[in-house]
Amino acid sequence: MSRKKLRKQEIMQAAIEVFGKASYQNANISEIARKAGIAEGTIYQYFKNKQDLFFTIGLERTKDFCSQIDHQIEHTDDTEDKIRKLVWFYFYYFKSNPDYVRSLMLEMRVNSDFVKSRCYKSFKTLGKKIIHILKEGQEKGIIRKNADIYCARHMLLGTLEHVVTRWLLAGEKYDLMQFADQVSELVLDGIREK
Amino acid sequence: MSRKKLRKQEIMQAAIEVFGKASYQNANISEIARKAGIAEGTIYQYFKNKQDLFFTIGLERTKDFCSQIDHQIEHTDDTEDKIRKLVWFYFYYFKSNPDYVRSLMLEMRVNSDFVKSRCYKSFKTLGKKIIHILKEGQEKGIIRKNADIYCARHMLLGTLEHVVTRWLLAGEKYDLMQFADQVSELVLDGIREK
DNA sequence: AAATAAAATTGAATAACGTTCATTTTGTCA
DNA sequence: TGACAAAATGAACGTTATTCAATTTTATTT
Repeated sequence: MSRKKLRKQEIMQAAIEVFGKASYQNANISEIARKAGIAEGTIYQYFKNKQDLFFTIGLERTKDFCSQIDHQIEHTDDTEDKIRKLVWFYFYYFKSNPDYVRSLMLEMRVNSDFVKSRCYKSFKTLGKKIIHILKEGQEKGIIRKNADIYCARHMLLGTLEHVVTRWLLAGEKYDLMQFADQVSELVLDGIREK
Repeated sequence: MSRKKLRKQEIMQAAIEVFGKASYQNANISEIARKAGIAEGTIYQYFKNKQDLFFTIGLERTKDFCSQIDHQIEHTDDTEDKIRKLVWFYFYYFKSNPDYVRSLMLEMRVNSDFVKSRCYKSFKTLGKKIIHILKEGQEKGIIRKNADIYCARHMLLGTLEHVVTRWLLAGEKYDLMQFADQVSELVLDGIREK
């Protein structure tokens, strides 16, 4: 039991390094195997295929990301502050983990199998959390009752993803954090009760 | 001269069909060649490689999309109506061309070579157009002077892309148009002068 | 400890696909 | 018609994910 898990972790560690340097396409199973000090065939006893390995790594990281977001927000009462913290931490995490983000945003999230993956299910908890915050805000009278909160979630996540994606495609040349305040305020202005 | 262009179009037509049915990865050069009634090697006389063929198709479609957006907006004076029309047409075009959109959103836009492609340059004209509309709105006093218009563009394009991407990944099961009004109003509420 | 069974590992072979290139076919002009 | 150029061909190549029969390692039983 423990032996299998250990070996699985070894393969994943090697894969993180290889996927980190190259894209999904350019990363080779042979290199992952070499780095893990095992034969290529062994990988297929622990993972269904290359994509499964790729998504499993994404799943681990996404769980970590979501639990950290939780942790950031749990001691905040104010709805607006919750959204501000979420935006801030989103950029902060992505700035601190560019390899994970590059894979997630540019390769996993757009894969047509992504929606079927456990990684996606984990990612959806963030979406649910946002809906929860927005509903709570409506009940408190902070967010307009006639704002479609599912649309507002599209707006929030869409803006965040767009900023990050452009940042990645531009080569991570500028500081992501500069957007945090403006994004929060723009989104809040769109949904706030007058 | 005309002969070369004609053959090029034939190849692209076959490629559109094949890329439309399968993803970039799953589309085979051999099938494209078969569909175009030529040998595989011939394709490489008209396109540098598979990706070049893929991006060239994207470029044509993106030009068409951008010029149609222009056409939709040119006879509108009101800033808010311009944005409403842009949002509406964005969804409308994407609903009407799901194959193009699937390729653009899920495969081209996230390709690391995309930023270097002519397709991306064409797509950027849409971004410039939005900046122009927003600046004009600020001058007219319709949009807040202290709103960062580059951030607002992230918000607008990000929301649109997010709605469309989720729609695609969910299998295009629901009607995209239902989001148009809410998206416009949410974004406008975020940037409007009070 | 030895024998036996089960599990894990190996790496050469396979299959699939994009790309190349020497050869052949087609088109053009004198 | 013949000579030259341009276009097209498709077999061969190189690269890689994946498979699987053979082998080694680990666990279990006597």
